[in-house]
Amino acid sequence: MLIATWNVNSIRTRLNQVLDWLDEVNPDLLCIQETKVDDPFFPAASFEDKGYQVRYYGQKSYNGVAMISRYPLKDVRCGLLGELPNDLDAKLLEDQKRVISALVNDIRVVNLYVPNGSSIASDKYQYKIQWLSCLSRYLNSQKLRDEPLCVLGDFNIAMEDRDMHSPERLRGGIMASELEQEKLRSVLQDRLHDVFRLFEGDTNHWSWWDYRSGAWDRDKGWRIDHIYLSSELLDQSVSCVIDKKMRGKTKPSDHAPVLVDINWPPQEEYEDDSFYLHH
DNA sequence: ATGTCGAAATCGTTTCGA
Repeated sequence: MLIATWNVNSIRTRLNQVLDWLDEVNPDLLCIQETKVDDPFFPAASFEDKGYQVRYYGQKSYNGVAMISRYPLKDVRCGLLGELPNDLDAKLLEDQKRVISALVNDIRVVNLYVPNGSSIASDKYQYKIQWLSCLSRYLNSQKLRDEPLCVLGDFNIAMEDRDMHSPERLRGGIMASELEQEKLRSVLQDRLHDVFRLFEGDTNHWSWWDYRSGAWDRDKGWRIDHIYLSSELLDQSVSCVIDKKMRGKTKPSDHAPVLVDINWPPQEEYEDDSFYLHH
């Protein structure tokens, strides 16, 4: 099963690029962020015409998430449901459309657009921190606890020095502060694992390059788009790659897609060496 | 050098968010 995440930075602006990419890669599930479109205007038919199911949770101008799937999208949930911390009211939380989740091929997939936070001194940073607390409670809620779990999206957080281009300069700033990293670790606990790091230990693998400052041309990027898997899915993972070439297209999103291939449901052949010898 | 995008409103230029 091939699962992808991609912050497309406006689905209407990026529509043809996304459709071409689906034809090329043929993922079973594509989770997108920053759709920037109200639900009535989401270009669903373009995906349905290709045989995909689509569910979306969006708003105009900002935020917005969607799931595009070859499998039925079951038990779809929008927003951060469940128990909320005392210091953040539900309306503030649900004003920003950042979460959509579904049961896909018996995997609970949670598609996230984590707040950027702007800068450490900003009120938006406080919102980001509180939002991550809400996410912890959401993922700990009983209903999501017993299913194979895939939490993916644009996290707007680099977890380690090797996930940013100039750690000595960027460490401690927005997307790289101790508190953000600690909050995300607390979301993940021992249950969720960054599948990209199962296959690649080196730095210089980025998923986001700022439009500004010639970041792409100078390869000054960050790895802030992540795919986290529970252990039964991690054990069956075959590969995880960043499709960097999409950032080099004309009029690109500032993010590249990230893909994971999982042997799911598990099949013996994948683990049997003789399978490869004879095929 | 907060250097570029995308979207919306204040509309054909400025603002906000990232």
